[in-house]
Amino acid sequence: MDMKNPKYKNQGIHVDMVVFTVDDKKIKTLLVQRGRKPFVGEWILPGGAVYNDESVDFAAERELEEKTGLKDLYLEQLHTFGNPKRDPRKRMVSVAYLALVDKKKVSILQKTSKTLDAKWFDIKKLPDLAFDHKEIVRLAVKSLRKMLIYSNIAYTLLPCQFTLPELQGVYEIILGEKFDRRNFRRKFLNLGLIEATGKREEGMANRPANLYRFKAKKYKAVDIL
Amino acid sequence: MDMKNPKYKNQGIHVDMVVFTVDDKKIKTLLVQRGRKPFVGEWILPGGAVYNDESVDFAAERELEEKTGLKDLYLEQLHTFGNPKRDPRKRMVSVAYLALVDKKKVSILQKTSKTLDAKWFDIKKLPDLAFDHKEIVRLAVKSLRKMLIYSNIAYTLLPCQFTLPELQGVYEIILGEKFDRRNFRRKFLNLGLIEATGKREEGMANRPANLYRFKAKKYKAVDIL
DNA sequence: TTTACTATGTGTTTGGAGGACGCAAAGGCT
DNA sequence: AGCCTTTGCGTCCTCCAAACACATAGTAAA
Repeated sequence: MDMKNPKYKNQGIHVDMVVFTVDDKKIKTLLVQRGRKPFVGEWILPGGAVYNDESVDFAAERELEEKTGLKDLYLEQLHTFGNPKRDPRKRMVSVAYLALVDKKKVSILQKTSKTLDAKWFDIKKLPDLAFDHKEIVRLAVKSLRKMLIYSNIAYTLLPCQFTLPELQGVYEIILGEKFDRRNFRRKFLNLGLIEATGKREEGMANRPANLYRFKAKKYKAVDIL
Repeated sequence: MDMKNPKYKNQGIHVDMVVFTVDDKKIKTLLVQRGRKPFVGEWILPGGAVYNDESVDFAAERELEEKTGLKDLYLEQLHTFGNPKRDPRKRMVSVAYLALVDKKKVSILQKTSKTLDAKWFDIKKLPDLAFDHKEIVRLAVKSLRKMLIYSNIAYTLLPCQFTLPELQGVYEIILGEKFDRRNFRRKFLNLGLIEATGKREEGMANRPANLYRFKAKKYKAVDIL
């Protein structure tokens, strides 16, 4: 391969992260306000350029922490966006990642020199996004719905201990449909993914719900519905 | 972004295609024999560098036709491989694609100046592959199995008209398990994905099977099993 | 303390889909 | 005409999931 060939020259690799959480009965995603040209002040997905000495996966973790302060969260490659015009500066391919966090980490947001601001947005009320980031978010939402149905990744969106109604809420909010409490409970318990902790909720106005935890906090392909 | 920064300089974007077909009761994939350094003479996946003025998806189509002569086949992005050491020459990220063809196109293989040879291999008897291409094939097989279960992509692996035993064969070969003829038939017909053509097989030694076709030759998410 | 209210936890019924399997039909071959 | 092979069709039976009624555990108000 001729590395000086202008057909290939000056290509760049980028990562962009779509971070989702479920909070306040909404799916929310994390956006940062861009601090440099082009598109200064516009909202974009957190992300950045991949260094030559790191893997793309690692770059995703690093950039996410640098731009938002979030670390140690579930991260999975989503899709690579390769339209030649997607970045006005140069030929830039973006590897998009889907990240999931439970809402207790929502408050850990850190402004950096590279971004003007970072904020959670209801995905139904997104502002205009620069580049092709709106398209990336759309695909991420699709993927999130599939993952919820075909795996146990709900564990990433809930605290260590949670109630069955909370779990059901996550499913209802993301999939946008209601389920029967009793059938949902039976189905999920039969799947064997979660177990009772023996403890119960405290300080509730009504009957306290039992607390459960996921047996394994690791991705597992399972048909939920 | 500083385009001269050595952290980002000299990055390259590549596409690699895993082409599958089902033939002779085996899953086969197409490999080409490399014509240049490094790894001259070794078997690799068909692929090549992405040009600056084309989308990554388009590059996949173009490279596949250039390297093998195959065109107009089902092509889907699989995963992006971004280990910094995966190519000894430079920082090269590879976007891997999964391609599917029906066996009638197996014979259309074209040697080019860029490759010494092109050949179909039983995936259970692959030679050593250069780069990280073995890993790519492994992931592609996994993905193929999932796709077969959760969508109608079987249509890409069969001719326009096919028999139910042929269809069942595709499933059995790829998934590696036997199904009951009568249950498979009932399930697939109930799915409504295929319809009878009214014609039958000809020149068979036994009872000729009815010919079917897929109603829509377009990807559709459906739970098959 | 008694009652009302609300959300959680448990049981029952019922219908449909899928797995196991028997048998008939349509060819070619001897 | 019989035999063999493969395809096509129907039945039984079990299990799972949707639909629904009722009991339980807490707070809040009378």
